[in-house]
Amino acid sequence: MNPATRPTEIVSSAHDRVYRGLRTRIMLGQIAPGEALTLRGIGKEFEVSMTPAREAVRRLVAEGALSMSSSGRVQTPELSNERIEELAALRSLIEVELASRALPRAHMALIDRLQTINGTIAEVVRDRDAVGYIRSNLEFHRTLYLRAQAPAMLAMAETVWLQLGPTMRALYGRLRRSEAPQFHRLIIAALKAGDEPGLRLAVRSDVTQGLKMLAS
Amino acid sequence: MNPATRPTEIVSSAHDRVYRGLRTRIMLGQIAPGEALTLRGIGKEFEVSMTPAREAVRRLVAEGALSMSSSGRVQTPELSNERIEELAALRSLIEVELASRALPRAHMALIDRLQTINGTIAEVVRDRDAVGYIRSNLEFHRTLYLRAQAPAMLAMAETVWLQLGPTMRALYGRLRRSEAPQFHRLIIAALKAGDEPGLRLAVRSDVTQGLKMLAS
DNA sequence: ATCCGCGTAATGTGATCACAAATCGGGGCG
DNA sequence: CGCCCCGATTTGTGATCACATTACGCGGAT
Repeated sequence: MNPATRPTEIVSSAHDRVYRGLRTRIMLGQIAPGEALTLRGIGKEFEVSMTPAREAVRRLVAEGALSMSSSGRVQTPELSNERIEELAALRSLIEVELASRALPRAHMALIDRLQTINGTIAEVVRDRDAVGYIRSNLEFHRTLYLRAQAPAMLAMAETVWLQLGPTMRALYGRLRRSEAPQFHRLIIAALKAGDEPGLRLAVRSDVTQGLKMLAS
Repeated sequence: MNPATRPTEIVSSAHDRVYRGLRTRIMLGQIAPGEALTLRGIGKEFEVSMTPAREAVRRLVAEGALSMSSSGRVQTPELSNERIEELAALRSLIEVELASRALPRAHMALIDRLQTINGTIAEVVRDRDAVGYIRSNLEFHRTLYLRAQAPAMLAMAETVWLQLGPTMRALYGRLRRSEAPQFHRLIIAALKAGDEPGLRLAVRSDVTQGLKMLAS
């Protein structure tokens, strides 16, 4: 609390801890759409003052992960159907490109890793663990896209995930599925075969699939 | 994230004035790549304390418009060639989609407006006014994309412009051109004809054209 | 019972301060 | 003459505070 009393640990700055904490919580859908947050509440939870809390919140607002009313009140955004469609289209555009760039760099170790993650997904789906599902699903995509060696594109994709986080939870909550995602298997098959058109189609399908039914 | 999505703000708060001031300056390339900024300096310039200056800077860092060293020092980023290529690819992906969505909504008034802006571009090019060129060029694109009715996509595109701002200036400074951009005329022609493939190609060419020679 | 006001509590904003770390300068040593 | 070290200054960070504004709940009037 008091800077003088805090031990001199090698620790990332306060606002960064707050930022990362809130970010993963939002991206994993652990905050419901429309839920309100207060600076003092955040500061209390992370044991910091208002200043780092405000900076973390401002950053998340800039990234579209939180929305801010004209009075400065902050909450997770409730997305309109039009906005969801836009974000899904953006995911499709960017992630298809990322997958395409990752394809020539994909080797067996990567495919093995993807299959392992897919196994984890099957487990959490069986357990009806929505947060675990979102986490594993994002890990699957991120693992693939990291091979593209395109940090700016990956950052853009993650920003889109962030904006979709709260509604994603709502989606997978109502989704009655019991099997591992079929499109992930198609992605892996296309990677193995070096089939770029097939990969692009599989990624686009995987990205679009779930979000379509949210617009109903 | 961008002014279009921000709710109606009656009075601009201090940090917002600082943010917008720095943002347009960066996007127009009025700050050289690698130029350093200090919080106290910014605060003094905008006649505010460090607090709003810090918030504005943090927001711009989150958007990739500024880079921050581990010690917290802030400066405009010096982009590597790989990153420039990535950002150009992102511009191409997003803006082609925006243009495509704007096409069915484009009517004569819009085309007239675009032609007027193109005339302005011809003027500033004749005067060797780099900042004026960037401003008019962005206005051309934004005017077209606003018709797409896709605020999330437009925000993404503007974020990419922001990241390219400082290097854009360097590019157009060394570019020895004296005529209005040819691809803008192709865009307008495709809009008039309702030719979607032609429009997509023209936008992609316009976006890629300039940035390619920066990677030399 | 419902709706409207009003007062209190809560919240965001911005300024200021203390502190630690980094940066830059000059002076001394090799 | 060049390099390194050390001190002063600059700079970012985070806490605290005062203030304006907003949201909320309680009470009364219709």
